[in-house]
Amino acid sequence: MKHYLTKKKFLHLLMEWYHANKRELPWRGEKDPYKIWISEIILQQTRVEQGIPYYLNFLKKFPDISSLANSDIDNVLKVWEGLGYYRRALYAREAAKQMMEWHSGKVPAKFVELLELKGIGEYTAAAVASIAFHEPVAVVDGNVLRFFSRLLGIKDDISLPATINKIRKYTNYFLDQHSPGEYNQAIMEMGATCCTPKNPNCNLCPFQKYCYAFNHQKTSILPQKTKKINVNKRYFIYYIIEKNNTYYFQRREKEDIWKGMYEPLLKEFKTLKDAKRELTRFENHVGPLRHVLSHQHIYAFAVNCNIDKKLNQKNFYSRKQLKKLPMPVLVKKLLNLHNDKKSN
DNA sequence: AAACCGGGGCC
DNA sequence: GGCCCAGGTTT
Repeated sequence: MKHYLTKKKFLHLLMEWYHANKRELPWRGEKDPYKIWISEIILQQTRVEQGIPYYLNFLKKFPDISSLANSDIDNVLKVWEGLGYYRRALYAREAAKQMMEWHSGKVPAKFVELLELKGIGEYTAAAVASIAFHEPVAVVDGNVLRFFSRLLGIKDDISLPATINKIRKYTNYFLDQHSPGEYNQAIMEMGATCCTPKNPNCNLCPFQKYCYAFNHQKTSILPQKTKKINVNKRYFIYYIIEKNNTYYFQRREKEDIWKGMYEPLLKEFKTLKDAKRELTRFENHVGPLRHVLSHQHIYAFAVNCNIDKKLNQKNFYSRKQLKKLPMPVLVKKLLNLHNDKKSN
């Protein structure tokens, strides 16, 4: 091999690049394991720029483990509102309780202990153990998979566990035993800002001459990912029920999207035709509002409704109370449309 | 192993 | 419209 990359050379190139190019982020240099843990939960499947304001706000509302462990579920979800993957917030609250019970109110220091906690998998356990407690374990996230698959020319499907384990071995080989947290953050920063999914900045990359993908013009086809998602279409009609200046809202309890979030009375239809037939029963409506999720396209309508149906009285909320309820982004958008129409 | 869980940014 | 994001849990 013409350009052989020793571990020493690899670490020198990586850390020199990192110290010159890293972004200043709120959790950089953070020592508090709680804050480091929260940052990692928020950043799961979430872009750093999108997560930052949520990180700051979450810590303002829940500054330590006990405040989160003793929190009201609605309040936690409210802070998470708009970020998506709402289970993360519920799991974090559960994990805080587990820390109170099992670890005397502290974030456990070991990878294997962290792994036992709700919402903490291989990635987050390694991130917290290495960044907060300097345990020498390498993280494997989307950035790490992309960086190594290109650098080393790994053509296996990166969504397969076998491929993830393969790349884990490589990144663990290169891991800086003395500053594993810095090493992990440096690789992720490479993937996020230099070795990007599309149009990577190879001209600025310190590994260019060692990189398989660059040297074989394969940056656009690596990493390989064969899995494709299929999108479901769903049709929602929300019934806006008002009574004495209060509004009927209910909590989503089923195993479905937005569990724990609040919404008006909902009926779901299998086809657009069925939904439109239902709409003919009402004088007017708003929608369809098309809402795109990763695996679902939702077409939502809202109608005014005065029904005699026996509805639980405690599910009627004043406008002031509504502001405290966590709601899906779609519901908030639809309510805005509905209110705009009424005021015209 | 595959399905499910959100919303936003980029191309 | 498709892809990806400092992934994890459930089936």
